[in-house]
Amino acid sequence: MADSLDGQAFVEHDHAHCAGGVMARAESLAAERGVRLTPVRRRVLEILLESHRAIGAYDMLQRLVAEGYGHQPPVAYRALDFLVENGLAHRVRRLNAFTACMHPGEVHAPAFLICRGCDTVAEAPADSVRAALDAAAASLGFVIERSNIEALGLCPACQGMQE
Amino acid sequence: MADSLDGQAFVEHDHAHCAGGVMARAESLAAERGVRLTPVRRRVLEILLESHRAIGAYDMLQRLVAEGYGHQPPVAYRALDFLVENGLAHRVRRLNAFTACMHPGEVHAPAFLICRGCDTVAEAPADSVRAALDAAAASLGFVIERSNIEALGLCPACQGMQE
DNA sequence: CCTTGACATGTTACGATATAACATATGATA
DNA sequence: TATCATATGTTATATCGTAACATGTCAAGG
Repeated sequence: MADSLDGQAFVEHDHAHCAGGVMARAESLAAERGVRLTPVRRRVLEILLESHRAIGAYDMLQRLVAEGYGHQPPVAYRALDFLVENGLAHRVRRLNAFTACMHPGEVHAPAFLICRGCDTVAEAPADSVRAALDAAAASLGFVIERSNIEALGLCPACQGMQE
Repeated sequence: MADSLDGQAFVEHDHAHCAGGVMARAESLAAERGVRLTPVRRRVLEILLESHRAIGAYDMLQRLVAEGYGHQPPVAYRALDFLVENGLAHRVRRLNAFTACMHPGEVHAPAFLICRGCDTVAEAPADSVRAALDAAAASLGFVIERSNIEALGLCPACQGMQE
């Protein structure tokens, strides 16, 4: 059922509701775990949730500077790293950028679909992908601890635009 | 059958033979396609083939400098990019580094297994992984053009060493 | 033969991404 | 309220990557 929301990024939706729901779950998750969602951290997550895109650390830093936070790269990296470590954001390596996790608290193996037309990043239902990857690794005796699965291509809307 | 060589990186093998075979295939592929495997490019591929590891562009540059090639980053990046574009090497994004392709000329969807113990990188048989990813993308109407599938973990040998 | 054009190599210069190390502040708890 | 862990802020630097232009090489056509 959570998967019914996957790929929502590519579809018109009530984004305020979408982002708000994730934010609420993030808040309660942080509370449960006893980690602190401080103002910068919360704000960084909010900024990530403004769009279904990935944002680079330096772009994020600019936003933070404009809002009165510190001016140096660690300000952004620390907040982003915190979110990643706590499962509230993901790092998209292909883009050297970060995106909000759309399933905080749920066990999930994210696969990112990156549209080169509109830069939207969707978190696809990838349990089957991860299972296949685990199986391939297991056949070689390799044990996976972390994985990243990313794909670049065109989302439904951008395919229509032939670009 | 090609897959019988996958994961070879994690197993004792006649590496000179392994690397030599790939090099030979790379040479004939380049000839077939009419692209030039110039001295730097060949040398870069040889260096990648020395080990089943990924090498950063700046490390590669150091090697090239020591052998009398140019001293500037583009020297390394250009050769590496050439190899990647021609399917003779892969970029491992998690490591910001490059590794030789073990299947030049074959259609294959590489998945990289990166051992955090010994830094070995193996190219796993990942057609099933890619198929699952394609299916997941298709269910959202997304068309994949390029993908990267990478996993970090422990190879069989390093699991034994509990590290 | 020599010119020309495509490709390859080399350089300078810079841009973009990321982290180490240390100083200061804040907040929960003993 | 002293203390300790955590968080924020800073300086400084490391690492990764590319734009732009000058020079060299080589094969094909005049």
